[in-house]
Amino acid sequence: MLSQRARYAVKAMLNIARTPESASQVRSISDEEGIPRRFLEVIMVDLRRAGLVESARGKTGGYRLARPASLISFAEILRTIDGPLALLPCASRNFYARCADCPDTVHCALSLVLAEARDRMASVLEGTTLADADALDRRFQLLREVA
Amino acid sequence: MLSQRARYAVKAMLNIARTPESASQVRSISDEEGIPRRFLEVIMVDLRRAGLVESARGKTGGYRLARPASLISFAEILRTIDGPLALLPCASRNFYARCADCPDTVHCALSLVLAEARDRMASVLEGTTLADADALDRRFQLLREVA
DNA sequence: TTTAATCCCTATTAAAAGAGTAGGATTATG
DNA sequence: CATAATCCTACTCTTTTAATAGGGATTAAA
Repeated sequence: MLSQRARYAVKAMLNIARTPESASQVRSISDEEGIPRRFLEVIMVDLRRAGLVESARGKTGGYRLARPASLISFAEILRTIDGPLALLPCASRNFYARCADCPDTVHCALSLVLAEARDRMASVLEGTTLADADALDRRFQLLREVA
Repeated sequence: MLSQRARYAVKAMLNIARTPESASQVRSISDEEGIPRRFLEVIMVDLRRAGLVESARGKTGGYRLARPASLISFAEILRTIDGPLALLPCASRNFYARCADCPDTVHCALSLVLAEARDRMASVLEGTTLADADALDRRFQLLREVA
């Protein structure tokens, strides 16, 4: 399960992606998405340190995506906030660590199964970007307006 | 990430699957797998209540698989101990719950992406049984003996 | 140059989850 | 009846998570 932080992070990133022309401010993001302002500030710092957003201070400051929305995947956001996607460290690619007890990490059925599961899941999350999600949400929005 | 409980549960189930002819006792499982005995007892009760193992009390008691190992999937074990495989309740099939904030659960890009990720991962975990893992581990065992 | 609005940094708190323990009740066998 | 197993409830300890608090640094605009 994702942490609340990760859910907030994704929502914030989607919010920012929606207005690429201007910087998005924490205050407005937190209002629009229903995220505690102070909490979101802390999360945004993590996203900035991870190189996913850029910040500007001062009166007209705020956050922008560090790259086009089509180059920021869900996987990257989730990994930044919650760490590995895999179900065990020994099945992780970006945060690999061998199990303390398991002497032979390569010849372990559990590790193999979980690695395969991770790869399948990761391929979806790596392959879907903020731009994809934004496009989808806009389409849903249209449908709602028609109905 | 899996909880320690879930990792222990899988290891215990694999241990039991290895000797289908006799009942496995908590004491021996905990010794062989390096799991705290008292802790494992609690875990086994959960597995029994979920219908994955059957127990016998008394002097020659112990645990057996409730079904053939080829009919017990990793998914079932993990779900029993850690709950949903999905990254959010709104993307879960067995523990579905709509998000409190998200008014329109069907037309939500995040939900769709996570559901797809869940399905891919779940198909691996549903499709792999204790028998599969056991067979694989036995093969690894042979390789080690040759070397 | 003042002001106000932003991001930024470090602590702190409160609640929940996770890991493991303890004691004793129940049940079956010999 | 003695023994050895599962079972049940409750408890402790630690870590993580969620959120808040106070103030400092920065910058654009009035």
